[in-house]
Amino acid sequence: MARRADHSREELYEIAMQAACEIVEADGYHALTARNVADAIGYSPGTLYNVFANLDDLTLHLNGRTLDALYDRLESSEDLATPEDNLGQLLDGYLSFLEDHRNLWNTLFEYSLPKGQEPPAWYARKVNKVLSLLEEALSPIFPEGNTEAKANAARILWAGLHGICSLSGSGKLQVVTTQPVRAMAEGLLANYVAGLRISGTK
Amino acid sequence: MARRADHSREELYEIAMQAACEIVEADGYHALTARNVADAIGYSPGTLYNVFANLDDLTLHLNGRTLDALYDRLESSEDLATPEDNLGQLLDGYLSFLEDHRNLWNTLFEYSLPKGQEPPAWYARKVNKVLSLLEEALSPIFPEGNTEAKANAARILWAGLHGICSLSGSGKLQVVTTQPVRAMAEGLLANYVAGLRISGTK
DNA sequence: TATATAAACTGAACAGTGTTCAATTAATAT
DNA sequence: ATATTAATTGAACACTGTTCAGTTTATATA
Repeated sequence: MARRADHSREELYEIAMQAACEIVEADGYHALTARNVADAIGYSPGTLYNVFANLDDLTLHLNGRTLDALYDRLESSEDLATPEDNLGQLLDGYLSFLEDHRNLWNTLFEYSLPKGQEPPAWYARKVNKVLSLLEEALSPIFPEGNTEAKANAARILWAGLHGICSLSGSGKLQVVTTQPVRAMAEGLLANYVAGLRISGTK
Repeated sequence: MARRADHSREELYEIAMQAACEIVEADGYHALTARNVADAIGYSPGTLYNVFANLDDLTLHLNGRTLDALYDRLESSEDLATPEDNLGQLLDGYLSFLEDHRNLWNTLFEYSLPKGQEPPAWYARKVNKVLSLLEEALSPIFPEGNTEAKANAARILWAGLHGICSLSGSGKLQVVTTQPVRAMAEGLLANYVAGLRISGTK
């Protein structure tokens, strides 16, 4: 059988992403195979390759959606009085997203592009969009205009928190500590920001 | 052909680890396959399964060696005046190890045990041994006896630095910043420790 | 020394992976 | 009614980890 046209290319993209999402949520990144997705949407593996360049491409698109969802969750934060409060709120949102979507979040980082390849611009834009929320929260700590220092601090903090979350997610933290992720993340956040406040932010 | 006895089981373990190490150093974790290792040592895949339970087991042992090598590198640090100096020296050692053994270091984290499984005690011991160097360097900041706070801080700092190094190693940092890894790591270290100094360490 | 036992090793096999592509089918344009 | 074009399939390729019956050889026993 061929030329079914049950779905347009756009619909095919949509249901494939949906299926990919469900597969990952249910069984994790390792279960995200071409045949699994194809089975789930009732098409053959080959059809996926009309819509996506390859599985890497599909994964990248899935991760794009996860970043969108993460942004939406974080963006709904209220504007509080101090940077510390705002950052704490962002952290709450981040950790609760992580709890709700462990497997999707893990896929965000377990997957990396083949060596040497860079992600497309639209992907970098989504990451930067999430980071901009962190920059905003850090903003009051830095003097007006020092956008570079602010951007750098946001990325350092993000990477640091990522370390805690990813080691925890892969079970590597449990081996060396009984501290809960939240406590560690709060510890890093509080002390790093305290350090920023007294050090070279001018 | 069978029953060659060219090598004892210990020798087999040794040359397999050697081969695994070279394969990873040369081509990365993804090249660490049973057949690649078997070919490299001139045995069939099946033989590997007499020495190791499975590829996971082999990888875990390889990672154990990497941890040993990392410890040896860090342990050779001198004892300087301030925690800041000692921590800086550890960071230097860590980053230079990372540069010299990118692929081995990546394997340390790209690989995780199947969900639910815990690494054996000897593995946890090796990780804790590396962490003890960090604890030692942080020691003067904490009041005598507060070993738990010290241990916690060491693990938070380690996880944070790990985030920076792993995002960098997988090419994910380059997407959002031009900061060198070293600058980011130093930024995190300096501010986190500064924060520790003024906050609740008593 | 001849024979039985046990251990080491192989290589084919199984079920899975990503990916390609000739062949088929159906919608569309002529 | 016919030719063209595009969508879809499914078999095939080269790879993966892992198992295990069968072969070979070293060692222990008689």
